[in-house]
Amino acid sequence: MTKRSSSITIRDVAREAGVSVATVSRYLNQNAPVSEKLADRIQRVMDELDYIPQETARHLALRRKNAIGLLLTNMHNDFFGPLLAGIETIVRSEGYNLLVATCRPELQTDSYLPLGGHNTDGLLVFANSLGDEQIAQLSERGFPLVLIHKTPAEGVSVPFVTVENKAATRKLVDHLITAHGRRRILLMRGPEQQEDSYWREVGYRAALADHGIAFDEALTLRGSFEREVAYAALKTFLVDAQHPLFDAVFAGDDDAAVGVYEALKEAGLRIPEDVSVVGFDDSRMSPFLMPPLTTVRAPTEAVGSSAARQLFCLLEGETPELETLHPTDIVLRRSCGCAT
Amino acid sequence: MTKRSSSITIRDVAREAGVSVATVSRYLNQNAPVSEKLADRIQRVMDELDYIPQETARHLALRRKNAIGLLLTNMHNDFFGPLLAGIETIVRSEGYNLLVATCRPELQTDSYLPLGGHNTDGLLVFANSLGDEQIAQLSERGFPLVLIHKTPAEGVSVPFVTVENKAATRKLVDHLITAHGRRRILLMRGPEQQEDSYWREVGYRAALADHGIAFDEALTLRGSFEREVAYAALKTFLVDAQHPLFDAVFAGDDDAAVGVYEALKEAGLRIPEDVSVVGFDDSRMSPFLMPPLTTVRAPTEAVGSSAARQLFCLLEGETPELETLHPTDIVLRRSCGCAT
DNA sequence: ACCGCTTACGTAACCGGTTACATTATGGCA
DNA sequence: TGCCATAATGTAACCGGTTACGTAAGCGGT
Repeated sequence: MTKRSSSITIRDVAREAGVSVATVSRYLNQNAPVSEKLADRIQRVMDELDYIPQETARHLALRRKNAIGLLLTNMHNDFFGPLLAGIETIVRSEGYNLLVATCRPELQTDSYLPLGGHNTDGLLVFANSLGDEQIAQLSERGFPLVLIHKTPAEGVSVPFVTVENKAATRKLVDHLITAHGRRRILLMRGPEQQEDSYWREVGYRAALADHGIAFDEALTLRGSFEREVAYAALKTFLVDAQHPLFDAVFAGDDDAAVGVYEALKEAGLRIPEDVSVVGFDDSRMSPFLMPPLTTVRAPTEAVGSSAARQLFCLLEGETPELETLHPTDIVLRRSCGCAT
Repeated sequence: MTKRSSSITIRDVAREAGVSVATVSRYLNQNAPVSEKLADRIQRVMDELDYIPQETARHLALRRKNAIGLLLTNMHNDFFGPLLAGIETIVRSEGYNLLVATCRPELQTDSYLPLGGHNTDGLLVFANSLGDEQIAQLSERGFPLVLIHKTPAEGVSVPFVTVENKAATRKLVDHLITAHGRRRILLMRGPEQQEDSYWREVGYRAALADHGIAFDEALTLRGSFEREVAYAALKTFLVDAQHPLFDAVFAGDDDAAVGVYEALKEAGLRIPEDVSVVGFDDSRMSPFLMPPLTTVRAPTEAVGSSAARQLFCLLEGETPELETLHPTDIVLRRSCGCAT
């Protein structure tokens, strides 16, 4: 009772039970037969001593950490809740631990990674939390990796799971044009060099092209998929007297859309009467925003869980899906101009 | 290059550099002087061999895991984003890893904990992710623990950090009564046995008492701080023809408030004209809901970071604050009836 | 009675680091 | 010149598990 549990080892148990450490270990792992008589005795002694196997020792002996890591770019987006939930479910069901860290390669000088082979058996890498070179390096060393919302660079073969960006965005922008007669649609870009950003822009441009509308760089802002950034960007855009007029905003994602809402409201512009606003993700709150946000439904929790599943395929030597693309579709609410 | 990095040990480095493992270790940890000549040689060899120290071996030798754990009840609430962000910042700055898991003692039979002394050096325990007995047990063993949004049971001395619940709730409900003339205020309770639930109810009752309004059990629902649960509860409440009329809802938290919004709208009830709605937390989206949600501002990210800080106090042998109570205050928006 | 095979268990090496202690080299001082 | 304090390095035990290998007992078949 008063004994520090940390000091009780498998040898203590073995001694008290009058057996060898091997037998105790075998009993613990159930990986070799142990007679019932000894099993009982061992169990009794373990209870008595409050024995808890030290995982670290186990890890060292087995050369695995029983943990997988999740690298995120930040945590200030409601997008990450569902993602984490999806991942955690799978990870737990496999009996693994989940390490979480944020990381932005462009912000740090040294090559130190918070998560990697030194503390995990495999990594889930979200978007740009790692650079292409870092991914290639890990992959070359045979370290199990799966990418989330990012495709690997040319030549590196790493499973990835993401969502369909382009078609849905195109459809959404097309809706703005076709259904609501919008023609000057502001593009709120996502983070630089980010893949979702890229494909959403491609979809946006395609929709414009479909209707013979010229792409206008002046109608372009950097929203970074972050509410505050989007807010600030649009705010400065609006104070600039020279700015071209616009009648709609594709916000990049739902979080940025909220920043857009904020800036528009402060400028006295009504949504959707004066300007339509649309997002991407269909985060939990978007149906309840004022007005309800027209957006693209992305199955974020499913993305998380299938990414985790692919990683476990790798860990268990099965061959994973190299590419998992979750479908998306637009959901029309009031912010684009549709009736409730 | 083609060598598996996993097979390179400190002994390899030592041999190649013509020094002892002790010297390499000392150079790595900078905890004892190493001559410049050898240091250079060691560094060169490490670069050449792509040597990465195996953390698990280190953990075993040092008898610490260099990781802290966070136990959550679930991840489907926007509340957890800021909480995690606050924690992660501190954890990273201390050079530790962060393990995250969900856990509900009432839902599981065995006493197995996903996080504990076997894989972490200390634990952040959110609300009811652990039962009182489990907390007491861990605490007795001297395992570093800090509670979040929960106070320890009588007699167990564990640091905790939470927010002021009662006074703010009382003030908010008082506002409904005084400023908006509401008298039949529905109470959407939080999770059973949960402390925030309890104190918010106490605040609610106190406000009623202040105005001589009798507490009415019939005006009471279980919302569990979850949107879906709150929605379902209110939904069935509303179809029941016998139900007493009400003119306001204290939703328990912002997430539940959204569920309340949903159910009310479907019932054709206008917010705030027909019924006022108020929440708790001031989550990121609440200013942007339709209508903007009157609520209580709780510094969730600060709660996370100060909890983590207390835990590191424990780990480093300093004496932590036993009790950290973050102040809260009401923020008035339109859902209660106030003008924008 | 003897052989071979299976089953239950013990011994000791091993995983890859840290570190107490021993050892050697160096410099200051009487 | 001899002696001691000090600094730099090496040796080997240790952290707490797992497991290859060896051994003894039990059992069936001829």
